[in-house]
This record gives sequence, C-alpha cells and structure tokens, in this order.
Amino acid sequence: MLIGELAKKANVSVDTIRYYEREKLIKPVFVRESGYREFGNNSVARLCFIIRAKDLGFSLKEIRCLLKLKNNPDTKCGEVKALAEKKLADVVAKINVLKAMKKDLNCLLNECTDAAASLNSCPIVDSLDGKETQE
Amino acid sequence: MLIGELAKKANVSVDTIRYYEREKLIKPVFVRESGYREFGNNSVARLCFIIRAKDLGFSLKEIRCLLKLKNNPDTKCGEVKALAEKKLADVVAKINVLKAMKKDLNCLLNECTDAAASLNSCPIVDSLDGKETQE
DNA sequence: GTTGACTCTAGAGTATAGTAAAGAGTCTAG
DNA sequence: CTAGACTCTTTACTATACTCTAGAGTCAAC
Repeated sequence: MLIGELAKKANVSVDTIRYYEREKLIKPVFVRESGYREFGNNSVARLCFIIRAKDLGFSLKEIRCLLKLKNNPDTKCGEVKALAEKKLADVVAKINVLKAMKKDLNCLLNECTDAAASLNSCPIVDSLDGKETQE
Repeated sequence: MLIGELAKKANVSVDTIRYYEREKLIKPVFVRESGYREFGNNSVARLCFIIRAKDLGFSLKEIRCLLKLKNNPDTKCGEVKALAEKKLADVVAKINVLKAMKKDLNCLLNECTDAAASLNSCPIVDSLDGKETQE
C-alpha cells in the first residue's frame, strides 16, 4: 500500500509517517524508482505500536529504543520491563508534581471568597507576590 | 541594582531575565545611556511572582496576563480567580491522563513475571503490538 | 591606564513532535 | 492522452522557554 492508505489505516497524517521515517521509527518495505514508498501490513502494526507507546507517555526517542529491543531476537523481556518501569517512575513523579500544584491552587481558590473584591485584598495575588497566608 | 545582582537575588540566569524582558514580563526601572539596565527591589518581587506562577503551572503567556491584571487598578479579584480555576482544571485533566498511563503501565508490569523470558512471550511487547491480554 | 568582571546586542541553537507550503513528478481511470 | 488525485523532496515554520555565542562596550578598583 502507498503512504496515504497507511496513513488512513493508522489514523495519522502522511507527514507524520514521513517524519517518523526520517526519525528512523519506520521504513517502507520497498521504494519504487519514482520514490513512491510501499508499505505492508506490518507497517500498520508498527505504526500502531508507536502510537500506543506514545499514548503511554513514551517519547519518540524511547520508542525507537523499544523498537530496537523488540526487533532484536536476543532481547530479554526484562530489558523491556526495565524501560517500562522507568517510564512508570517518570509518570508517578509527574503526577506528584501536578498534585502539589493542585493543592496549592485549591488553597488559593478557597481563600478567595469575595470575587468582587479589589485586587489589593486578593489572596491569590498576595500569594503570588510571596506574601504569607495562613494555611 | 544591575542585572547580575537581580539574577542572583531571584535565582535565575541573566539570560532568562533578558528573555523575560523581551517577552514583556519585566522592565528595568531605568536604562543608562550605556544600555545597562537598572532594577529595583520591586523587580525582584516581580521576578519571584513569575517564578511562583510558573511553579504553579502557568505559562509565560498566562503570567503576562496575570501581571497585567495585577497591575490594573480596575481588576477585580474574580478575574484572577477565573484564571486560577481554569489552571486548576488543566492540572486535574493532566493528572487524569497520567493516572490512566500509570494504570496501563502497572498492568503491563504485573503481567511480566519472567524477566528472563524471550521477547516472543513478553506481555509488554504484545500489548504494544495491540494483541489482547486478559486483565 | 589597564585589568578583570560585568554588561550590551544580535542572532543562532536546543529540544520535541510535528505541520505547511512550494514546485515538481507519478499514477490511474476514463 | 489528459485530468485529477496522489506522492515526492526540500525547506521553513509552529510553540515553549530558554541557552549560548561572538564581538564590542562599560565600569570600578588599583
């Protein structure tokens, strides 16, 4: 199949596929003399693999690594597991940062009880100014 | 004070301050004929405001908006509150996405019990391949 | 008056993950 | 055999938030 069909099947743009090719994430099965790329069903599978990994928060760089492991017959399951574990730790860390943000924002919002008040007494602005407020 | 001192006091690089100036987030109190910028203590406060807001997940664009509101005497507290509420919603949405990722990654990791196994039977790779696994 | 630390501007580079546009070539159906 | 859909390459651009470089100028102390 040509790139347009692949794009439709994997639900990405042709530009994205060409970008992934430049980034060495995917390779056409065959390239015609005209330059037209031809892909097979395994290309669809590979693209889906990439998209799923992306949804799990892997960067393209990490996915390239994952694909390399995947296609190496000597790879042990543990190597892939280690990558997934590292990613899980990253995700957990990000969640914790965001939770702290959420807590701070909630605090600020709870303190602001009079939305019509002037800014001189706005606890949110005070807090951003670095003025202390009681928790 | 000159830019270097301000940078030290606010714990950012001079390049960052110049960048913030270009982005209209901060302005020197006075500029000498030589081009040297002079800042006052309110510049330190303003920089700290920016950094705190950034820590809360506000983008520079949003911070510019926040500063504009903050320095406009007609601003009502409610306008600032609305921004903070929107930001809180963003943060909560991000947390939910990450939690879904975490759940998926945990599932995969729990399924992988034999790290020494070959990749043919690796549940993580299978999952990324789109093969169904029992939950 | 010169040394050394500091500052200036302008422009380029970094990372990520694409998107867009120009201009030319290819393929296929009628 | 031609129209229209598709594809090609190359290059530039998007957004975000800086970071770095080069080369020149400034300032305070000794």
